[in-house]
Amino acid sequence: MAGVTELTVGQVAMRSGVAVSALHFYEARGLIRSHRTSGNQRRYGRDVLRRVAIIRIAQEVGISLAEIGAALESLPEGRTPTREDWNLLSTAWRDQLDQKIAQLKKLRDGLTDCIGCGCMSIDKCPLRNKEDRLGAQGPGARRLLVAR
Amino acid sequence: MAGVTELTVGQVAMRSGVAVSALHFYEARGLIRSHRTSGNQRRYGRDVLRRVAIIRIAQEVGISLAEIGAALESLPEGRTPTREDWNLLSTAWRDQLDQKIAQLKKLRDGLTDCIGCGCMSIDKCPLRNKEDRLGAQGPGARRLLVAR
DNA sequence: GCTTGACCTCAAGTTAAGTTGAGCTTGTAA
DNA sequence: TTACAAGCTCAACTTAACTTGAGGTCAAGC
Repeated sequence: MAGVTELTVGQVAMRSGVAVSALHFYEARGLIRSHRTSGNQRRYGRDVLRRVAIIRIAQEVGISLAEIGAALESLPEGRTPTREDWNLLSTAWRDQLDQKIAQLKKLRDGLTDCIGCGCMSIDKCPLRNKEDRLGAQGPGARRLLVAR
Repeated sequence: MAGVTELTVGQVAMRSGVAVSALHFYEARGLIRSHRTSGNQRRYGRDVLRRVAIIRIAQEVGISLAEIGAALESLPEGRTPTREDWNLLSTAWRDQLDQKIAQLKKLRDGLTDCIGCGCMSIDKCPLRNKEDRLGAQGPGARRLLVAR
């Protein structure tokens, strides 16, 4: 069994509820780190559980792995993050959350209004109009992770 | 140019802010309909603009095309939807919106609490716990990880 | 009547976030 | 010491929601 302080990938998977393959994936993306045993097996410090928890939480809210990765870079590599470190992170995400909530509310209220006015007419509908920016960028899927 | 009542795919694209390819795609998925000219080109009734608007709005909220398609089936094929028709649809989605908003709020508040308590400790964090996927195992390891 | 831009179809590519599988190595319990 | 669960790597597959491209047709202005 692994030492007292270190976790195998399977243990992390079990404790975090994340598949081993996903952990490999996160590591490849630089979201978590591990060191290797002489036999090339991964070993994790216990702080990886925090990181993984953060990753899943953020994802649930619809933050992409790329953004999460960027945010996690603000956390110190070597030492255990202090309260200040977390504070920074949490605050940033709380703002994002607030934004998302506000957006959803706007949509919901717009929808309600639309029922009231019986509209959904293209040019006047408030929902429609706030949509200006939509046709924007790039190929491929864009909306996969929106707050499942 | 197309007649007064009919729109070409390009016109729909321009007016809805959705790419032509996306319109083709929606049609293939059964989300919108068109009929064809003698020269096999698509022509749309004006109500397609409403449908597309609905589709985009719903997507922004994180409803999948599959779900949208299902919902749109409740709309009448032939006639212009009545207020009642829209009402049904809107109400269903408003509920979804309310749910999503509630979820986000929960997360935000959890995050705020975590800042307050400086935790993010695996076993006690409300965010973590509400996620409910606790690794059921490793009694020894568990005690270690509580660490703080 | 010709040219040019909008259309058409169908196949293949793209992105995110992983999963699955093959083939091979480690580690540990009996 | 041996069986076999757990790990490892790397490549290929998956799903959603589109986009891009190739190869060919249609329509409208000059």
